[in-house]
Amino acid sequence: MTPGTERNRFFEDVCEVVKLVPPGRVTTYGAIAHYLGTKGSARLVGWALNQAAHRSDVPAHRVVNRNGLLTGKHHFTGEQSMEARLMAEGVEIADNKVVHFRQLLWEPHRHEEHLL
DNA sequence: GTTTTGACGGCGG
DNA sequence: TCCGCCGCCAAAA
Repeated sequence: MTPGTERNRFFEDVCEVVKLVPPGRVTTYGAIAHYLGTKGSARLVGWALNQAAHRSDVPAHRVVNRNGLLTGKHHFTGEQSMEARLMAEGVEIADNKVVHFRQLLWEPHRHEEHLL
């Protein structure tokens, strides 16, 4: 049993939040960081996702940056690119960014009351 | 042990 | 609106 190190906790928390993102919607690194209470550490979310890159149960392709850009697409080495995965869910992609990003954005903190 | 890098974001100019 | 700097924290060099 791995010791309950906080970094591991953070890693797991990020995975859990990403799992909550509905298909066809996207969220951002910053939104996740904010939801976890580590507001200024959006980079750590990227770090955690990188660790989870090979976990099929974590839809990491639904996480984009604050501009809706697919900044992490280079890390999806699988057969299906990040772009393809999003398009398969009905998310429109143009010029490496999510079309109608503002509409498709799903923010954890905005749904926490709904979840609770 | 120190320095650089990175799937980011906010703020100032 | 576009550009650059700074802060954030962990991992890799």
